[in-house]
Order: sequence, then structure tokens, then C-alpha cells
Amino acid sequence: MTATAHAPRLPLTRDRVLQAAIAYADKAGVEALSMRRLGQELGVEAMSLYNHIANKEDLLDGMVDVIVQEIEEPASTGDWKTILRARILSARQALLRHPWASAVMVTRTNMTPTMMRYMDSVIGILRRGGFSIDLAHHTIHVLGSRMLGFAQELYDDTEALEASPEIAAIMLKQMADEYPHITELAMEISHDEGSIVGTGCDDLFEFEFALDLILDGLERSLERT
Amino acid sequence: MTATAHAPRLPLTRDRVLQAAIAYADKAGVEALSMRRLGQELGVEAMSLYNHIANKEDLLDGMVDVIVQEIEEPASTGDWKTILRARILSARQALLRHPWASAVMVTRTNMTPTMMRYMDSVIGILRRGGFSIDLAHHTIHVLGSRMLGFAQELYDDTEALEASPEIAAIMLKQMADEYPHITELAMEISHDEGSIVGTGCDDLFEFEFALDLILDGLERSLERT
DNA sequence: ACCTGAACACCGTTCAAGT
DNA sequence: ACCTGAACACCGTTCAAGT
Repeated sequence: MTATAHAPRLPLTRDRVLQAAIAYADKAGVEALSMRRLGQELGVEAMSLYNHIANKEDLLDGMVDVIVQEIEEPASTGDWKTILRARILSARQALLRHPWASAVMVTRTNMTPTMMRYMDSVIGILRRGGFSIDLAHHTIHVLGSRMLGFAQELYDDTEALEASPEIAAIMLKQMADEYPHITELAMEISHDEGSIVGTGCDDLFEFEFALDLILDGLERSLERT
Repeated sequence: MTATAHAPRLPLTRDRVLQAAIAYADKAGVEALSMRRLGQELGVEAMSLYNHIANKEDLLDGMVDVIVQEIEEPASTGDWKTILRARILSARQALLRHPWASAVMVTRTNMTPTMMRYMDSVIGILRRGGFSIDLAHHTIHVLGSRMLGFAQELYDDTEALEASPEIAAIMLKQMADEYPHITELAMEISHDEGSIVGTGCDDLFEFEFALDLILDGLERSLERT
């Protein structure tokens, strides 16, 4: 079999498998990522992958691990609040590059070394800032997934506006009766978004609003000690 | 609630399907819930279910819907903060009865009428408390999943202590080098938990700490207007 | 109107067999 | 040591056929 027609076959490695999985999830979504398709992507049978990863859970753990490694440590100086804020917003940047990542992180139950290292560094920032062990512990709970740069957004704001404007207008009448407050809020949002190019900016505003509210609250807790 | 295979066969209804699905998830976990198994549970072929639910997504939507309906509206009077706090802690109670519910909620993208009604009532509490539309909107983002009574706990506290005490002690030495802050925190927690019966109480403490920190922050935002 | 059998197009994973 | 073919035990979903 001549190999000239195809690219010279690199040997499979764990890293190459993870990179291919991430690239595929980036372009097709995680829900489309199966062992068979990943094998296909690498020019290999699905079963070969098991020589480099234990199983699909291990694959997903590894993918998340790579993303967390991508979080850059901003060279910020200052108090704990400034440093932590920069670190979390940096994590958010890494997450935004991989839209599937937050959904997968939520399903992880195994701590990976990279994840441990990240959490350890966050706790370190707090401890050096004067947080007691207990307060640092509570902070981890308060931040939750926000520590990694994503929030548990229950539903998308824009969902209600997905229908065509004419249909939306009719639905609005019905909605206004049953859900007056949501309707009121949705209309306000749709006004706002008309005046902005894109919605990414808005999301950042909401994320920072929540983050700062929490950081301010923590600062008060710290001062109270 | 689930009919045994020998009982006289009740006609299948959407509600009976949802109740059976919830009961099965309660006892076996959602990951074990398949259309085939649910059919089995109801003494029926899996394909019959499609006469009452559109597909599995619809099944999960319906299950969540039932849980949200189970959230009791506490008859609390007072300011927005007291009322909202009671409502969220009541939501937490409903969620605790169904350990799988929060994981499923996180994957929902379709708003159901019951979900809309719940969110509308929360926004209503805020608006009556003097929140502007914008601040009410931000509040939804700040609360995120906490509005429904659960937090995005990234990893379980107790995980590090799952191994046997002897092995844990050896691991601790290695861990202390690589992850000093996590180790310090984990040891503090293990001390605390030794003095308490069960951990459910502790989880409530963390939940309330975070909730109160957020509510206090919102109160300050409100006063600033 | 509701339920079923058979079938389709997938999954993750194993294991003996090949190179 | 790594890769493959075949197979196992599952999935969700469809559709024509039965009652």
C-alpha cells in the first residue's frame, strides 16, 4: 500500500488524540463527538484510540485539562481583588474559545492535576490577600463555576426573540398576560441589543456585574474579620 | 407510584409517563433512564411512549417541569429580600428530593411554561421590592442556577478524603507539596466534618453563605439607585 | 386511538487476531 | 507495541402493521 497519496501517518499519541478531539468539538460540537468519528478524523479505527485514552470519560477529562492549561496567568500586580478578577476574566477568555467547554466541565467529577493546580492558585491568591482558610473555602463555593470563567446561565436572553418579528409581536400579547415581568424584561433587553453591535459585549457586562458584586461582598466579609 | 406489571393496566398518559420517569430517576439515576427501560417500568414497549411524549428531550423537559411545580411558595411576608430568600431555599428543598434534577436542568435549553411562571414570579418579587428592570435583569444573571436552589459546585469537598485514612495520609504528603493551599483547606474541612453528624447541614451553610452574600450585594446596588 | 415488531442508524467498549 | 475486524450490549427513533 503506497502512502504517498496520504499525509505521512504520524504515530498516535494521547496529546494528538486530545488535540483532534478539541478541534472537532470546536467545529462540530461535543454532542457530535463520538469515538468512531474521532477515529475517522485521525484516519484510524475507533478502537485504536483505546491505546491512548482509557475511555470516553478520560477523553473528556483530558480535553478539559487542555483548556484549563490554556488559561493564561495575567501578570497583574495589586491586591487580591485585582489579581483574582484578572485571572477569572482570563479564564473566561479561554472558555470563550471553546463554546462546548463549560457544558463538559459541569459534567466532570474527576479532579485532574491541572484543575487542582488552578484551584490551588486561586486559593493562594485569597490566602495571600488575608483570607482565613474558612473564608477561602466559602469563596470557592460562592464563586462556583464563575471561578473558571463561566456562569450558570439558565436560559438565553435572546430565546424569546428568536421567532420572526411579526410572530413575536402576536406572541408578546399572549405572553404579556401570563408572564408580565418576563415580557417587560425581554422588551427592555431587545431595545438595548438594538443599539449594540453583537451581544458578546452585553454578556461580558453581565458577567462582570455579577463578578464584581461577589468580589465586593467578599471584601466586606474579609474586612468584618 | 409505578404500576407493577401484573396490576390491571392503566391507560398511558403523559403524566403517568413523567411520574414513572421521575420515580425511576430517583431510584436508579438519570443516566440509567432510557426509553426502553422506562417502557419496561410501565409494562409497555418503548415505542408506545412516543404516543405521549415527543422524544427524550421532551421527556426531560417534562420531568424538570414537574419538579419546578413542586417548589412551594412559602407564605412569607416582609421585604423582597426575606421573600426571595425563602423562595430560593424552598426551591432548594424541592431539588434535594430529586438528586438528578439539577444536572438535568443545566442541560435544558427549552423554556417550559412552568419555568417561565417561576422566573416571572421571582422577577415580580424584585420589581415589587423596587428593583428597576435593568437591576432585575442583572439579578437573574447574578443568581443564575441559584435562583432554582442549586449551585454550580465544581467538585465535591469530600472527594479528596474518599480513600482510606492510611492511604489518604500518604497521599497527603505528596499533595501538600504540589497543592499546598488545597491540602490546607481539605484538612480544615475534614476536621470540621468530624464534629458534625452528616454533611447535608454543611452544604446548607455554604449555600446560605453564598446566597446571603449575593442578596446583601443586591441590596446595596438597590440602595445606590 | 393506541400499541407493537421489525428495522435503521447509531453508540461505547472488549478481545482475539493480525502486523 | 500498536492497530484492526468482528462482535456485544446497548441507544433513540421511524413506520407500517396490528388491535
